[in-house]
Amino acid sequence: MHRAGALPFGVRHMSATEPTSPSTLSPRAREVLAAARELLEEEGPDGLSMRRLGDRLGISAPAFYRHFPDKRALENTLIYEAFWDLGDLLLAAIEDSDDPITDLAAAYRAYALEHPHLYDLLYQRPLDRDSIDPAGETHAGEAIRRLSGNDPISARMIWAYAHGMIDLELKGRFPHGTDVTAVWRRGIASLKPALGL
Amino acid sequence: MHRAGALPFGVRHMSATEPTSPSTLSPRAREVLAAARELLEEEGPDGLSMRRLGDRLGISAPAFYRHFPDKRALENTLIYEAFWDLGDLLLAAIEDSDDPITDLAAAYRAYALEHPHLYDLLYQRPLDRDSIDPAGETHAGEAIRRLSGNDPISARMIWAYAHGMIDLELKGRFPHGTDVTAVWRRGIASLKPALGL
DNA sequence: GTCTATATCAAGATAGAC
DNA sequence: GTCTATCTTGATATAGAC
Repeated sequence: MHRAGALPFGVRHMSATEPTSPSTLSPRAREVLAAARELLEEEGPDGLSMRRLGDRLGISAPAFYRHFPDKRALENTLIYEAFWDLGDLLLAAIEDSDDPITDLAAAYRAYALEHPHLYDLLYQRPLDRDSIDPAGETHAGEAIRRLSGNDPISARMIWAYAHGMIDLELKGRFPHGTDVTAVWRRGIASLKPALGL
Repeated sequence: MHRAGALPFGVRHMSATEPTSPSTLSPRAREVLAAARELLEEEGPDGLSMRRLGDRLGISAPAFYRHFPDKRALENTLIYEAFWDLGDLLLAAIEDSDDPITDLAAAYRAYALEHPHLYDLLYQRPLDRDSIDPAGETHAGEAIRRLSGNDPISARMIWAYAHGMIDLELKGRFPHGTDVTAVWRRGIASLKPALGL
């Protein structure tokens, strides 16, 4: 299998002025990637097959391999970019906020509910850390690190709560009629003091 | 660890005096189930195929279908029994405890770390609630309901935190060197007051 | 960059004999 | 309760022509 160094296909963000558009992908590869993301978001992880991807693009399945070495490279690129997008949203949420932890939590939940299958992709398997640029993950965690004053214990505590809430909600684990927002509120209120907020 | 009641095909357990040992499975089906659980725990969800299950039992793959109607029924039985076992452990953990919420958290984490693939099975997909007796889930939640004084908001808050911690740990998401126990401690300490503890 | 044809593999599940 | 033989489906991926 072809490996483009430490990065999935050399995907790396190069510019400080355009952090959300990192790419060394060819234009055609970007189209393939966009179609893959649509397919994933519409049909879930099982819908993301080479055949279906080809169908969506109007090409045959094998043509995919001219653009990515294999399926994993495609998924890794999706993961990297999703982390980056999420990081942008979370940073925007806390900027100039009067209640940054609440707004952070709301933004996190909103992203997950809008992109449930993409969120799943981020967490369903161990990260392929040999092939995914860690900058995506790092960027995703930036907002919570800032709020926690760089205290890693508290940052991970709030991350775990948020992730647990999302996972239970996305997987339909809360009983019908649960006021999920109320659970969020109480959890955030309880965890806030540990962040010094 | 006890042998929990099976509920493979919509049959409910009837006895209030022996809730943890009801079974309508034939002895042979129980052997199949035990082998399936071993296989799952040793090799993960992808290892649980009919062929491999047959190999482990020394029978052919199709022979399985004399004992369960299909793979999903087998998985549902595994899920039901895992919930039941977990519920037993959690109830035992809080009984006569001086610090029940801490002991509950420790027991939950211990179960997940000892049976990571089984834990995954419990949460990786939407529950097939049409085919799984809800008694298992209910039993699993009994301890936390007691601790929270039947306040569902607080119970779900603590559940989400615990699940999030487990999921991040099992999936290797915490950076190398993270003191996971310290994160647990701080989270539990922060959430405790909301439970009135 | 895309095609057709194909290799390879493995999955869940059924039929019917014993 | 188990067997052999088989069906059906669908996955990732490669070869080689255009």
